[in-house]
Amino acid sequence: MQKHQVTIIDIARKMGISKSTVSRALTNNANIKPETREAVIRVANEMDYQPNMLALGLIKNETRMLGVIIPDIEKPFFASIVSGIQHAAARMNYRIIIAQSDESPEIEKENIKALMLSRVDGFLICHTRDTRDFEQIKQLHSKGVPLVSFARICQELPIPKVVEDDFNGLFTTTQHLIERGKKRIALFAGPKHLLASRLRLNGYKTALQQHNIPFNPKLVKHSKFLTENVEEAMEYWLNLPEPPDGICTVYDGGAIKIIEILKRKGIKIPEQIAVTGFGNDSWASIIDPGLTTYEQKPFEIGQIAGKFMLELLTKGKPSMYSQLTISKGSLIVRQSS
Amino acid sequence: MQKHQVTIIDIARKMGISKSTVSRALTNNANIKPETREAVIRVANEMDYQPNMLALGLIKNETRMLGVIIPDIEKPFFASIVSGIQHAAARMNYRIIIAQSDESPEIEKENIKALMLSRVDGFLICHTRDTRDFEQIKQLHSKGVPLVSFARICQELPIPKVVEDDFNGLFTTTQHLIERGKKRIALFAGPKHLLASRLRLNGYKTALQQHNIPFNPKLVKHSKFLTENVEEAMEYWLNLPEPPDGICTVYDGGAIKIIEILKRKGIKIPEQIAVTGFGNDSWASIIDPGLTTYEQKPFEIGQIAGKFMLELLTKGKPSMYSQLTISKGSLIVRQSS
DNA sequence: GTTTAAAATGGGAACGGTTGCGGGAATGTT
DNA sequence: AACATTCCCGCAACCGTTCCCATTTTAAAC
Repeated sequence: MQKHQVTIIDIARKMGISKSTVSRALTNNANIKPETREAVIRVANEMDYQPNMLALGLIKNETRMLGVIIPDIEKPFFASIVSGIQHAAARMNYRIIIAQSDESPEIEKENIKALMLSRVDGFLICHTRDTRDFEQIKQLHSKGVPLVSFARICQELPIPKVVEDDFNGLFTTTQHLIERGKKRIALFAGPKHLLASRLRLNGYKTALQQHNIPFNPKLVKHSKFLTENVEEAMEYWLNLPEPPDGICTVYDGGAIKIIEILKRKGIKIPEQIAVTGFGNDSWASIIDPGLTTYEQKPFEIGQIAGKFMLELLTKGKPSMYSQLTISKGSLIVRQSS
Repeated sequence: MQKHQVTIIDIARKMGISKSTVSRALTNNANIKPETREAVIRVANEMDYQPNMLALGLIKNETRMLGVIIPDIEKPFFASIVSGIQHAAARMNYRIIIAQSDESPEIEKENIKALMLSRVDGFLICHTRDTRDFEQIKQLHSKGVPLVSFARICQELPIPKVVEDDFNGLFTTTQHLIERGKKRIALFAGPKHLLASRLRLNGYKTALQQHNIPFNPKLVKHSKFLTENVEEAMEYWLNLPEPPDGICTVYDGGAIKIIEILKRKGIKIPEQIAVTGFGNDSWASIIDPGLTTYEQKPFEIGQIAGKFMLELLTKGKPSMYSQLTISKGSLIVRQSS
């Protein structure tokens, strides 16, 4: 569409000098007479010259673009991460290309392929919930493509990884309920195969253990983050001879459903049953009762991931401590506990 | 970093043919012997050849990248729009580059400049709240750069624009309260200078007028979306000799604050004062009472904007109806009214 | 005024593809 | 067998830069 963009050759012709000289004047490293430089720069501005990054990229074999692959940007958690990455990248004059996998491993693969074709300088990836096959990303790694993994990471690869503190999150909320005097604390957990689920389960177990509370398998229900799962679990727990007096969940969305059910049944929160969440979603402070939850710092996760990528890009290798970085969250106590 | 990527020259050398032949075999338009084509394709696959989009872009003068500039991707409204754009773009094999202006007109300008340098094929822009100066974008337009404006649009430019239905939103919620029998309906409005604010105010006024309710300036308070603004307005309204019996707001966040204040004062919702929002934020259904609100369709807005951009890119001109597209929302009635 | 080194500039290859043009081989026609 | 036609393929230019190397200009030294 755009009418012929001004090139250094146009400038050179206009000034009656060679394009090499123009190039040198515009890049400030080579040796050139100061007056010439100034003259060229003036003409370049007059003609509204804009360097062609494509040509430059072709030579330097870089695009200053980073591929960011996430499951779903409409989830606030991911949106904040993306924001963090973008801010970190912008500071170093990198652009980010967003591709969503929609939680589909196939689309994830296609996205990686497409971004490889676009010759991005590196990838920041958060895998799908169902991604089991890491062959493709391993190939990228063996080709030497800079890679950073976050949130849902690929453990098998020696690349920088940034995750939220799953273990500590559930350890903290569970311990909090124990300190509130709760004895029979249930856990509404995530899918078994997810690393994050296992870590959170461990945090829960460890908290119990440290306070000499025996682990009761009946009080743990795995879920697929579905409303039905919540209902089934509550049905089951409330009909136990000794129902729980506290329920930890691994995501705020689950906690809110539980609170709804408890309110409907007239069970007092937190006196009879206390509830905790995970994530500090935007509405956690708005609902009644306010939800006690573990706040994550997704923006920070994004920033750290971005920082590692830039380290990879400049130094070639990230600092030693970068293999697995755990972003600490913090407990936010509200009326539900 | 990456070891030398395979080029068509490598393939040509290996097969003892010229790079032109390889190129022709790989792009399926030119005339070439079928056997040769197959052989080349086979070798290309064996060698894991990947075309270099930079070189291609240099020739075709296109990058298949779209620049998307938004104020803040952490806002769910914008995140959904971006998602819509991304999905639309992906379908046509375009990538999107995200840049956030953080509501700063200066950063917005810088972003546009940076993306111009990256030679994106087009821009999808949502301006800052404070963007008043559209010179830069007008220049882009006069250069022939494909442009689509959404949500916070530049009215002065003859380009496709996609917006939510501000007028209808407030018209609908106001009318809804009137139908609920409310007589003194207040409006918690946005900043006066914003187009969207004016449209929403008009929707409110028109609804009143159509039902023969006189417009009372005392019942309209402009805000800058700050909590203090809500408190001031409520303080003022509740101390009127005849306080309102219904309050429309122009964003859900304001409605929630109002509900909080009303609950604190023991005022019954909706019997004494009904409340409506705008946006259908994720927590609107969760709070107590559930918030009656006007649901926007940001994902759809993004998709439409993306579609227009692709039309611009392929046909050169978007269809006639594309000048201003208004994405209809719908009223969601809950317990707050 | 010459010589010599240093500084400034120009020429051209290279990056990785596409594409118009021309030529040689294969095929068809008389 | 001679000629026209078609079909493939190679050559070379081009896209907009950078950068090495050669060449010219300038300045300094004798």
